[in-house]
Amino acid sequence: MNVYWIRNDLRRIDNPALFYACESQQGVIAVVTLTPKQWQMHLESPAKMTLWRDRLKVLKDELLQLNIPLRVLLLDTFKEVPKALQQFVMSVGASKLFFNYEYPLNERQRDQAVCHELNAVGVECLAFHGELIVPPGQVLTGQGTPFKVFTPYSRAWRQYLLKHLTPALGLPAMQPPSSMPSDDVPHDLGLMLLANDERAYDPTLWPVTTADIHQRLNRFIDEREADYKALRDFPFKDKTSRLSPYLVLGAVSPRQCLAALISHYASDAWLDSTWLNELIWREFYRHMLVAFPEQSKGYPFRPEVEEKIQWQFDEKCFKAWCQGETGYPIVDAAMKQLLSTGWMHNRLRMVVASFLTKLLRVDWRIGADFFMSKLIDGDFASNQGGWQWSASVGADAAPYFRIFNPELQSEKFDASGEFIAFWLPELRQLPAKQRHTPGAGQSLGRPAPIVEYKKARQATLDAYQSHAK
DNA sequence: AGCTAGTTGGG
DNA sequence: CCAACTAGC
Repeated sequence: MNVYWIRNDLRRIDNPALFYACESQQGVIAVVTLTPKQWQMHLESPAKMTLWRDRLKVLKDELLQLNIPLRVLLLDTFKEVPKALQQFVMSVGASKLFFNYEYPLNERQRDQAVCHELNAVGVECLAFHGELIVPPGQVLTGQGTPFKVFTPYSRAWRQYLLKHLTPALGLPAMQPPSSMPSDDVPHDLGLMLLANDERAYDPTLWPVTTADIHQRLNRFIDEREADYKALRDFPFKDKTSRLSPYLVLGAVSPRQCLAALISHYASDAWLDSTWLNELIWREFYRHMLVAFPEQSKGYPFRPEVEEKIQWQFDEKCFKAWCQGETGYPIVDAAMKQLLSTGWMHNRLRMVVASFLTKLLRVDWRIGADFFMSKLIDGDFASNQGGWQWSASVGADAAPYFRIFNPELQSEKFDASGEFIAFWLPELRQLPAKQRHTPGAGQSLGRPAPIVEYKKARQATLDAYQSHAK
């Protein structure tokens, strides 16, 4: 008997831990550990947690079709997981525990403690790299050190992939019939904050069935990937894949994404895909997290850049940013999209992050925390990486003098003003060209700008420059 | 994965 | 007046 420990890998296809747990066909039990207090400490958003819950329910049914029952252990934090899993594995008389790696530090320490605890009672732990295409530590410079710059990393990543391309795993083997009953997935996941949240996301935007998710991937590849490079930056065109929440939950694997991409191209042209580059960014940030674990403790990749910066914190300004009331229409529209849907277009994530870190000069960690608490696709590695990039303190980050001008970004990427008008309907009655102006629509109830761009930009250049030399 | 200010050259 | 280009932040 084997135990498969479910975490952020809510899929049957191309799930190595599940696949290999099922291989011997001696019977598998799936177990999930609910750690609501830990999730709260990690600022997991209600949208993401309820999506995870609903997807877990789907997986439960799919596992039952393979004669794999699901058991639920309701705990508080990661701390209780090792003992609880030890007890559980012993109570069902299993000899092996299978799981897919997670890379943030807390998760890795939890997993080490679990293996330690289980090995002590003679249970073997088998872990797999199911949420990466290339396992961490495999893409290295000629000196054998981790890359710190994305472009050479991505070249080496592609080279590695060409030599080590492994196909996605299929459906796991059917298990012998089991008499063990499945547990119900608690609707509130033990999270008091979810008690009133039937669903903290819009199910029409984020379906959870496997067929719907696969269709989203395949339709993106068939209909949109070719234009991704040209059109992805325009928020109102909605030409991105919208797969991020599913990658975060593990409802789809990056290798499945890659397989779909490759099969769509007749030649090696897929290697130059801009969308593939985005998947490689995802791998880059995970690999960085493993190579430099201090990042999990809130340290930036380049602390020396940050050392002398005086972060500002003006409660009113920060609140205005959080609520989409900065007076900069594109920033406010983006934040309204986040608050309303749990998702924000990537171009706009850069715009609002630049606004917070470079114009309000607020500590990037505060922005990262706010994003995690709202995003349906909140992902520790990518979120830390992205915010460090914006604040110019990350690996291969934007140079300190790269500061987005919200008005210009707005004119470039929402030229028709439709995105702004959708999320700030007051501004619809203004001609498109006037919707980008800071302070637009003050007579229609929109706020005055909370900062003056030119001044704030200069102040930030001074602050970063004071120690750049 | 930017922006600004300054220059040049054409209308 | 503008577009195109560039250095430097």
